Amino acid sequence: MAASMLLETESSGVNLSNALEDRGLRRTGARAAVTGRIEQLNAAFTAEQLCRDLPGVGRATVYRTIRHLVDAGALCKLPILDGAPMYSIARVEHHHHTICSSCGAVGEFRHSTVERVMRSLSKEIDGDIIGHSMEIFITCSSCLNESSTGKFSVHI
Amino acid sequence: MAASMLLETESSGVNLSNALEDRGLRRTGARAAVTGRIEQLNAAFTAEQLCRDLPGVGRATVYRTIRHLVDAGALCKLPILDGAPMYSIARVEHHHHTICSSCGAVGEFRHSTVERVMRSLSKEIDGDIIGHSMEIFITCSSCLNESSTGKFSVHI
DNA sequence: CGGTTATTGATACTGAGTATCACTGGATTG
DNA sequence: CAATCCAGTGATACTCAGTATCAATAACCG
Repeated sequence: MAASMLLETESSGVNLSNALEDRGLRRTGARAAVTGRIEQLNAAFTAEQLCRDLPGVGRATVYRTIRHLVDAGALCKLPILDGAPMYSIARVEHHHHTICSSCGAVGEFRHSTVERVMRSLSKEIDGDIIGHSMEIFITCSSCLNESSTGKFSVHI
Repeated sequence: MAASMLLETESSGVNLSNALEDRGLRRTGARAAVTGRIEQLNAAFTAEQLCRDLPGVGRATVYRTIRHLVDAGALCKLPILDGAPMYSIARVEHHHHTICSSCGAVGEFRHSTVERVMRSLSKEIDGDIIGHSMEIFITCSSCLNESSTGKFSVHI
């Protein structure tokens, strides 16, 4: 796949509006507002949170734009067990997430060992592996200093 | 495939009613109906599916009983990205899941390498790891024979 | 500029899950 | 074996997340 040529790893290189345009979608004010707000945020967010931040944009449009961005691969949808899913900008091709259960901050990481584990598992599993999801729930360093209760449930 | 790794789905050792009693909850007809149905099913299920299977039991009671079983550690709640979470009986302490994206069959597995990866990651991550979730989406061997469309989304 | 046509957003809807609360039936005690 | 008490039940009504509808609007293209 030649996508590696297009891979942007710097946050300055992320352009959600272009991701939409590349899918043949029009450049509209509402979409600019949504993508602009997402790029402005430096953390994962929920759809409802975006709706609150952008009272001028209709709920339906916010949800539709998020869906387009996920379909385009520009956003990751994170499965939060209890509550609405969160979204974060996908800055690298394939990665996993750390989610702070206290403040909700989301980080991305790649780890070659994870991919190696997948390959070794593929021999042992009765069927074809078509994908995997992996989230690591943490208490981030800044939350370690404050005592606070976790907002997100942890799948142990 | 190594039979030692994929865990046998033996229903003999699992007793959901006891799990509830151990938490100080009463043995009631409704709970017996719910746990009985879950043990009868040999696959993961959703709450609504149980409600449909048990029209004699109130929706609220089905949801409450599932919550108790999850709290007791007797059921795992699986984060299905699109749609309602699925539940499966937890037969071993800590494990991960394979979910067939075609038929929804859920398998459990343990893999020591996964735990080792976690330990090595803990050095690189800025914070305390308090848990992790990992699901492997597969097309199971029986679905490989039939051509069918996936029911569940895959987090790539 | 003007005509398509995609897009928008108010509204109403669905579906999952929960709070409420009068009633029921398991356990416990005498 | 009652009597009693209170955990448990379930009908109802609610919240919350997300989607379908559709008339009005605004991008894009010539």
